[in-house]
Amino acid sequence: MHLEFRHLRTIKAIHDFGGLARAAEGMNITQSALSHQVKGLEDQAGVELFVRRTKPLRLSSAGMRLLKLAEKVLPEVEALEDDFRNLQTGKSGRLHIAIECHACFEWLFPVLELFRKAWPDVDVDIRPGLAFDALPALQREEVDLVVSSDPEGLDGVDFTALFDYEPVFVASAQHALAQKDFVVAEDFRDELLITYPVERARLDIFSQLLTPAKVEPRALRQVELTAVILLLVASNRGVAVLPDWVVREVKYHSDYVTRPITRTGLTRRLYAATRDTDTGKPFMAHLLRLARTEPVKLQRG
Amino acid sequence: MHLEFRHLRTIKAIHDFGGLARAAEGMNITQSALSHQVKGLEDQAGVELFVRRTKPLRLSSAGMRLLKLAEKVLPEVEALEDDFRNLQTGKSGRLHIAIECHACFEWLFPVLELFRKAWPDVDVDIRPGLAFDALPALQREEVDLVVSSDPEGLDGVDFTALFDYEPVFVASAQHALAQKDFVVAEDFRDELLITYPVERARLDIFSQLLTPAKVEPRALRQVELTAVILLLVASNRGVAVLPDWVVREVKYHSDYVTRPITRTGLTRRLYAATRDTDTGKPFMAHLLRLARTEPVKLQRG
DNA sequence: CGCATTTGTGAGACAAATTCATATTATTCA
DNA sequence: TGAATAATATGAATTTGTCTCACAAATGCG
Repeated sequence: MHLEFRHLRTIKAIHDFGGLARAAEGMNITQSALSHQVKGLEDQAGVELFVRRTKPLRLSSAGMRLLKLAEKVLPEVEALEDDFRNLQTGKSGRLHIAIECHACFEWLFPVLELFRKAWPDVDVDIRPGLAFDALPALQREEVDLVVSSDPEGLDGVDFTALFDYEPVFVASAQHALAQKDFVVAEDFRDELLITYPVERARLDIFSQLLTPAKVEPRALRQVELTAVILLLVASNRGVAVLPDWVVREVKYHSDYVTRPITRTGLTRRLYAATRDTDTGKPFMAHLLRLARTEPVKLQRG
Repeated sequence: MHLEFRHLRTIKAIHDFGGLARAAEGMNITQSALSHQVKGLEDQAGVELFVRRTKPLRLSSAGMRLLKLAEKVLPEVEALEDDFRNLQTGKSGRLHIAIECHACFEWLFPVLELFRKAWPDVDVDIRPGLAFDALPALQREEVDLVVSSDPEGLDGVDFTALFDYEPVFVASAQHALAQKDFVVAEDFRDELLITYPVERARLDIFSQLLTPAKVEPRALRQVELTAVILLLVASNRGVAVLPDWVVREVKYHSDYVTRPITRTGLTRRLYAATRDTDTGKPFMAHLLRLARTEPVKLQRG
C-alpha cells in the first residue's frame, strides 16, 4: 500500500496539531500538499483514515491505528539517527571482541567493566564462538578487535602490543614437582596435563615448550573453566600451565603452588588486532590503553 | 537524513540475498537503481553502511544497526497492512462502547465474552469515563456504540432496540415494604434510596416515577458497585431500584426481596446507538444480535 | 593474467510530490 | 438563518526524485 515515513509524520502532525491546515503549517509545507498526500494515502490504504464530515479533520479509528504505528516507529528512527550522529562524532560504535586466548576472559572482563562506564553508547560484545579464524572475521568486519599472541603481517590490520605475561606451571603443593625451583619439558612426560579445550598450537605450553622439545605428557584432560582447572590441580588430579595473571587472581587462591617454566621462565606478549580504520577512533584508543594498563595490576596480584 | 521504507527493504534484501546484485534481482529492480539508492542513503547518513572493498557487498557495523531497525519496523508495517486488509473485509474493526446505564456492565460482560471469541481481531473496549455526552462522542467517532434508554432523532445515528427490562424495587426481607405486593412513589418518601453515582435524569426510578410524582426520598446514598448496593440492601441499610436482570444474577442471591414498581410494574427499553455507517458491518450486526438475545437469558434467572 | 561477476556512474525517461490558484464545504456568530 | 470565516479539496504546472539504460570500473577466481 506504499506507506512512507512522510505519511506517518503527517498522520502524527494532523493528530497533534488538530487539523490538516495547522499540521501543514507545523511541517512547513502547503495545506494543499497535505491534502493531496492524505488523499493518496487513503486511496491506497482502502480504508477511511479520517472523519471527513467534520471540520477540523480528525482521525478515524483506522487512522488511530496508523497513528499508533507512527508513534512506535518514528522514535525508533530518531534513535537510529541519534546513533549515527554519535557514530560520526565518535561517541558510539561497535566493539565486538574475539579472543583467541581462552584465559583472557580473566582480565578482559574487568577492562570492559571500566570501558562500559566511559563509553555507554558503544555496543560491546564478546564472541567466543569464532575463536578460530578470528583475523579473517576482523577483516570482514564481523568483529572489531581480536586478542591474539601471534601477530601476522595482515593488510589493513594493526597489531597493538598489550602486555607481557608469563605462562607458569601450576601444581598441588603435595605434588612431587612442587619441590623443584622450576620445571622443564621432560618434567611433563609423566604428568596428566589439564588444558583449555583448544588446539595445541594455541596453547603456550605446547607451542613454546613441549612441541619443540618433542615431549608428550602422559595424559591430557580438557577443561573449560579456569576455576575448575585450579580445583583439579589443587586436589592433585593433574598439573596445568596458566598465565600469571590468572593464578594471581585472589578469588582462586587455593592449595596450589606455581613455578617458572625453564630456569628463566617463559615470556609471551599479547596483542590486540584492529582494523587500521578503527585503531585511531577515540573509544578504541581508550580500550587499548585500558587493556595495556589494567591487566598489569592483576599480574601484581 | 531522509530515510524511507524503501531503504529499509533494500538493506534487508542486501543482507538476506548476500549482495547488491542478488538483492536487486530479488526485488525486481535494476542493480543500478539499488546502487544509486544505497549511495544516496550513505551520503545522507554520513556513515559507511557497507564494506566496499569486498565483492559481494556486505553490511558494516553501522549497516547492521540499520538492519536492526529494518527488522523491527518492517514487520510492524506488515501487521498494519494486515489489519487494514481485515478492516476492508470486515474481519477487524474497533468496537469502543460507552454505556449510559450503569448497571449494563452486568449483561454486557457476558455478551462481550461471547463476541470476543467470534471476532478476535476486533478491538473491544468499554469507555465508562464518557457516560455523559456519549452520543456526540459517537458522532465524533470517539466511540462506536452507545447503550442508552433514550433514543433521539440524531443524524447519522441508528438506534437498535435491544430488549425490555423492568426496574424493580429491592429491599431486605425484614423491611416493612417487603410486606406489600408492589410499591408506589409515596413509599419512597421515608426511605434511604441507594443509587449509582449518576445524575437523576439517568436513573429510571427518578425519571419514570419520583420526579413526575414530585416525591423526594428521605435520603440518598450513591454507591458505585452493584454488589455493594445489594449488600447494603440485604443488611437493611436502605432500599434500591435495579433492573430485573441484575437481581436475577445468581451470584448476588442474598437476603433481599424484589417487588414491582406500581401495580403493573415499569417497563423500559434499552437501545444500542451506532453510526449508520457501522450498523451494517458484520461484526456490529453480530454484537447487536448477541445483545438482543443473551441478556434475556439473564432476566429469566 | 584474464575472464566472469559484481558494483559504480551519468544521462535521459518517467513517476510522484509539491505549489499555486481557486473551488468547495463546514463552522461560527450575529 | 445567512453572511463571514476557517478549513479542506481540486486541477494544472512545476519541481523533485527515482528508475532504467548503457557502459565503466573494480574485484575475485581459476
